[in-house]
Amino acid sequence: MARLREFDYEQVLDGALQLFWRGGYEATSLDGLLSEVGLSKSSFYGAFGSKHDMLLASLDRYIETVLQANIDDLRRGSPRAAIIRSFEKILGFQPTSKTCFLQVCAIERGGHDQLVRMRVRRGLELLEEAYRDAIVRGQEAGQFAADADARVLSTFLVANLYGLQVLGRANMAGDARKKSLATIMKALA
Amino acid sequence: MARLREFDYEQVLDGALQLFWRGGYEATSLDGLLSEVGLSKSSFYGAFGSKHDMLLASLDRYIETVLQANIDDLRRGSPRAAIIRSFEKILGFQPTSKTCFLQVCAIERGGHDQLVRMRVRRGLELLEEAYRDAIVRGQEAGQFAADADARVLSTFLVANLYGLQVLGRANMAGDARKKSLATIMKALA
DNA sequence: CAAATTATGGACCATTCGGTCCATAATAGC
DNA sequence: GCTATTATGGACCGAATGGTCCATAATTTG
Repeated sequence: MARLREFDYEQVLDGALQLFWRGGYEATSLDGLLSEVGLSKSSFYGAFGSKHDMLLASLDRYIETVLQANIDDLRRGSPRAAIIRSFEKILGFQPTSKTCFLQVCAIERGGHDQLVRMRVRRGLELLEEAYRDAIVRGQEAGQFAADADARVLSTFLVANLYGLQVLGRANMAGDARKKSLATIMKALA
Repeated sequence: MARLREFDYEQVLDGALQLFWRGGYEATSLDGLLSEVGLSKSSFYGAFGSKHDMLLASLDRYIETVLQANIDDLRRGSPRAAIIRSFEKILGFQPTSKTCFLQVCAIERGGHDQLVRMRVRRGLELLEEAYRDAIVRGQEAGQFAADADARVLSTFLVANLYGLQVLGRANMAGDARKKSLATIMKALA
């Protein structure tokens, strides 16, 4: 019934996500974004609505791809090993590396952008639930203290995960940062 | 030998800090900032150099006032009580409240702005040292495990402090967040 | 093939961006 | 009071901002 779009919607969305992720929302110009992904303004506004709409779509996309992959990985193998694996991934990041996109959005826009805040919270909750599952399974397997509140421990893990990313972003205390994983795991047992 | 400036340098700097703190660097326009603090462009460029220079000055100012006050408070009273106090301050924050300015700068600019990253790291190190002092004093007083590496524990505390701020920014898990303080303190003992 | 519908390229828009410049005002030392 | 020096207000700048509009191209349905 009409002309077909010539670009791949998800491919463009992934490109936008990368740019917002690296540079943040405000610092990423629409013109720059469009030339990067090779899209005209008409096509962009026709398909995505606005820059802010695209941020929200990028955030959703991040949750259902990148974050979901991390969540899936938390279900693989021994709960204890999976948790350690998830932290080692973060700890191996280079100084100026990207932090989780949820964190970028939470800090840049969480204070005044309710639509962003709702999505960030949903993403964090999904991650927290995945950690909680891992902890419960670990408790059942005798890896962690069975009398502890799994909800509190999973929130504790998420907080540590994001806190370590902040320290990493500032290139701070690389050695102590890596050693803190032992402290974190000890708190579970 | 020349005309005197009519504005208070530190007062303007504090005003700029508040705006960068709330809104971030990119989203804070220079014109808006100047009208907010009531300063002309000439005076601004004469005294501060550029928007970016003012960000750096704001960051320095933050460290030597706000952060330093937090550090000073860590030295008051029982080490254990002081640490708990510092976390309760963060945990009492409202959903959309400000997070530490160091974190705002680390996330928005830490990835590509070396001058900012250096300052953020210095601030985080000062805070980490203050926690380390508190832990050492607590160890000497028998409040914490004496055989633990104070450096690792203090880094662990800083990570938790910033991680909890991220969760707070997203208005996530208020109850579990507050309960996690017990888990954190347990890791010290 | 015709009509209806959607996609595309790019010109165009007002506004805002950070920053410069200059004429004028105010102050200190002589 | 004169001179040197700095501060101030505001006009001005080119570039960039997010967003709109329209003529044209491509496609499906009838």
